[in-house]
Amino acid sequence: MNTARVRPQARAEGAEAQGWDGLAPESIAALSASADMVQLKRGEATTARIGIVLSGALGLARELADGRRVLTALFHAEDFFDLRRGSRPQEGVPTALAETVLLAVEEERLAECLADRTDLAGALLAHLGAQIGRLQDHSADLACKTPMERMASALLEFRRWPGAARGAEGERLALPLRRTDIADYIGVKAETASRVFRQLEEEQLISPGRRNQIVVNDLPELKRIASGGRPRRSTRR
Amino acid sequence: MNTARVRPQARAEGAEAQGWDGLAPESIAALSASADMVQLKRGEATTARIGIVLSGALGLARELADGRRVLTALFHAEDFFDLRRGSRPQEGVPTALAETVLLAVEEERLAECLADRTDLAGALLAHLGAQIGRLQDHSADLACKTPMERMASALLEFRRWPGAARGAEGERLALPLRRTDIADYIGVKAETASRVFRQLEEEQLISPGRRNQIVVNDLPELKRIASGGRPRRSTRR
DNA sequence: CGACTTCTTGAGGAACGTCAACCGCAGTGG
DNA sequence: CCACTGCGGTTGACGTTCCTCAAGAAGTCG
Repeated sequence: MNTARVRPQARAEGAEAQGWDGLAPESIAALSASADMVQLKRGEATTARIGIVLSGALGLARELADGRRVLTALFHAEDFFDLRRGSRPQEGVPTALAETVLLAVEEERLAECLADRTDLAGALLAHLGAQIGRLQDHSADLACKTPMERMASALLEFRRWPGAARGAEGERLALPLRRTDIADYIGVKAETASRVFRQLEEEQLISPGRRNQIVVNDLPELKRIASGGRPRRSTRR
Repeated sequence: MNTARVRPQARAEGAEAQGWDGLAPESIAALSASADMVQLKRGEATTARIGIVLSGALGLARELADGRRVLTALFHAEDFFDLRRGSRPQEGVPTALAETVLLAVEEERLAECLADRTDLAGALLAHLGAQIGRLQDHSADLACKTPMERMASALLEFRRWPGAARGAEGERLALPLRRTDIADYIGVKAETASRVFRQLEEEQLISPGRRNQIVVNDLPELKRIASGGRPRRSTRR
């Protein structure tokens, strides 16, 4: 693992953009002051259990005994993650899904900051709450939706990632992810994901952008699909 | 909704048993002092967004446009829940799955307590962290496991619920849940859940207890199944 | 250009959802 | 006491879907 001690300056404005509102700049500084910056190439895992993703994408990967792979969570730039769990049998391995930079926060340091600054606790609680919300949405997707519906739902989630831009043709999503990763995240095989993409393109709901990009053409219909609103011919799922 | 202002005394010891360690008794008292006690019958929803379940079981229910039902989370006695989300499109409805009693905590009150008492923030963070862990486990189950594996995993989760007792025949789980609810939670149809139960019983891994109880006979094998360790004949999932 | 990975397309079959019928049980009313 | 009703759960038959396997296409890097 490459580590370099740095003082990240780009945090403040990015942090305020999403989920870090109401947090005093000093608190952000306090938290990130003694953090290690870690650079990861795709596929590399990190031992950091607490941190903030600065760029790229981090996935919590699990592998079952027979090789089935799952991504139980995706973290994008500006996301805070805390993987400390109370004696979970098996927790995921934080793995870079692209070139990724993150700030690894030390556990003791976080505890200190929390004791010192009450606004930080509130912000972290809010952030974890949002994460729980995403996980619940995701569980709902996985529990009973068709691959198409799951994909629509995932695309809607990706709209919240930084780098999404509204353009003339629609909304351009920047996805530092392989299609395999998307498939592992929504719980289908890569082949199925590919077929779903093709179908969405045939229906003009999305169109392929350049590398690692997807253009959303028909947002309302995508939302309708994601919420199960489209009459399904399907009997399964 | 029935509400009655009470001073719950049974909290302290129960709270310390699971996930509330390290929390000063005064903090618990402070949090629950001005809480409303709510009693719910099965099927009733509550408007409370923050609270602690005292007895029974609470499920976060969602319904898709065409009637598919999901339970995205289950809360048992001693669980703290916080359903405030940052502008989620659709969040679940907290619904009682049995006769349920809960403490509804007011939002402002929680904020006050957090500002006053730093240990509370830490405890809540830990609790939310544990909840995230459960949700991730659950996502992994839903993403790629067979109904049998999901059921095994769910049973292992239910072992952590209060009321589970080790006996001569095995481990007796107390489940204030209908089978339909279990099915909705693990993302299969009730019929499939029924078939899985039968198969587990035929293999002597579990045996039917009395009403709302399940006896686990072969824990190691159940764990093996849950982690995908059993050679599957299945091609799907 | 070749070696490699990622993605796509096709064919085939098992699994799980759908639908329907049935059982046991609890509550209700006569 | 019995008939009726409704709910939760079980069992069976059937069909669609999505996984598996395999091969090819497309993109990436040397």
